[in-house]
Amino acid sequence: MEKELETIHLLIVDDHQLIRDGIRVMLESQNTKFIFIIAEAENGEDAVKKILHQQYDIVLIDYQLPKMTGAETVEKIILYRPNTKILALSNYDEVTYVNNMLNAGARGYILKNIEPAELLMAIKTILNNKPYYSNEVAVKLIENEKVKPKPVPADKFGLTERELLILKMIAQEMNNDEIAGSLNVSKRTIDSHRQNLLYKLNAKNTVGLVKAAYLLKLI
Amino acid sequence: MEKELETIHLLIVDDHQLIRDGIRVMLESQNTKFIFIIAEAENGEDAVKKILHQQYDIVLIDYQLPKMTGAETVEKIILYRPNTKILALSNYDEVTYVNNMLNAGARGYILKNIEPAELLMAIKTILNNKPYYSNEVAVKLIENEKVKPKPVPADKFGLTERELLILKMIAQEMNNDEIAGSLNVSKRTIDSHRQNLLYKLNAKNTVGLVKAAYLLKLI
DNA sequence: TTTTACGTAGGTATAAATACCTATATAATG
DNA sequence: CATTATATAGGTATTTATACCTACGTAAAA
Repeated sequence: MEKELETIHLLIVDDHQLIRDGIRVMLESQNTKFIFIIAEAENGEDAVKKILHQQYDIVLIDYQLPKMTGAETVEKIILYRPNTKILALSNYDEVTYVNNMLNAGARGYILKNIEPAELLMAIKTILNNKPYYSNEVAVKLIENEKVKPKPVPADKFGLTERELLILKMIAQEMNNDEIAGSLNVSKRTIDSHRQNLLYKLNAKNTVGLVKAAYLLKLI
Repeated sequence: MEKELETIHLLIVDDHQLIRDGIRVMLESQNTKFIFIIAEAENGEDAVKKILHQQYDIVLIDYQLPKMTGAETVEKIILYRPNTKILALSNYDEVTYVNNMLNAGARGYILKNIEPAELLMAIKTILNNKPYYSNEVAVKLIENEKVKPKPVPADKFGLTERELLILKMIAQEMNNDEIAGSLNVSKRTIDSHRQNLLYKLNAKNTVGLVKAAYLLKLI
């Protein structure tokens, strides 16, 4: 089975060089279909600066950071780049820490004693728009029962108006020709839009587009 | 690093030979400090009989069993052998299933799509007297999601088992080649099934199939 | 015992989608 | 003013899906 390599822009936010290196090594030690382009920040300000300059697919962020806390940083990141997927990591599975991060907008929470394979699984899950929690964290949350992570901001995944329209039409079982005819543009234009949709929605094929359409409540 | 080998008596309760074998292989494929002595039961009565004759360290048990359900079986096992650690496994992460099993006395709940390494981790965690949940299960419990009507009333739309399976695989963004490979049949067979699905579901194309999959709660 | 349903699979087409490019006009924004 | 985002569209190639066919072994049903 051949691999289709996928490039993932990842930002590690942690004040310890050791941890940043450790994560880097973990990700590079795994044989995956991902190519990670890894950037680092050692505090919240630095992280925010970086995300203002570039879009990252996923941000791994520690809870304990000097000055600005992890949760505050997460809030800013979400503010500027609402589609950024954020995975919190910490040494501690205190429910308040976890809640702060989740309420700020993190999509998952893992502990630093994580195995490389599980880290990768967590990243994959988050990229796939599903929450991921280390088992210890999950158990605490379940036993605490009260928490609700923020719903995935179905903020359109950064789709433009045009793309949303075309996605809707695709979801109506129209093919590119029909959509092009209906919009009085070239079939190739629709083709381009479809490419962009596949990319933006992380979809493998039309099936993925339809599923995204459901998420976006277009159906 | 030398290992101190530890012998674990494990009972697998599942009505499918395939699953029992699969778990066996998973556990034997892992290089661990455990020696698993594995027994099998294919239904609840059988399982209860076995635990009456012998103490097991851990029992892996399916939710769906013929006659006595998994939850009922768990209750009996706990009744006779209160110290037995029980790990529920199922294809479904329906909250009611999970709750039934946990209320009956299971210490953890995993899905059958689990990776070998994770299965081992789950067993280790349970043996260590801590709960373990597959991420999907944990997420559902945390979000306290409402119960979904479970597996298909297979008769809907007159689809056969095979067709349902293939529809489900299509809905997972697999193409015909991948499905064929996974089922060890010809791509043309999947092609035929796809034709029949389009016809039976009154679908115009793949998009229609995905929408039908939603209706049938396959997604 | 005939008939039907099911799963299997091949033949031969065409249509559609996907991948990876380039390019351009326009509007919005820094 | 320079840059970026958006919508447009063409080129070329490959991969998938779709449309109609036929056919056969097996198991269930009538």
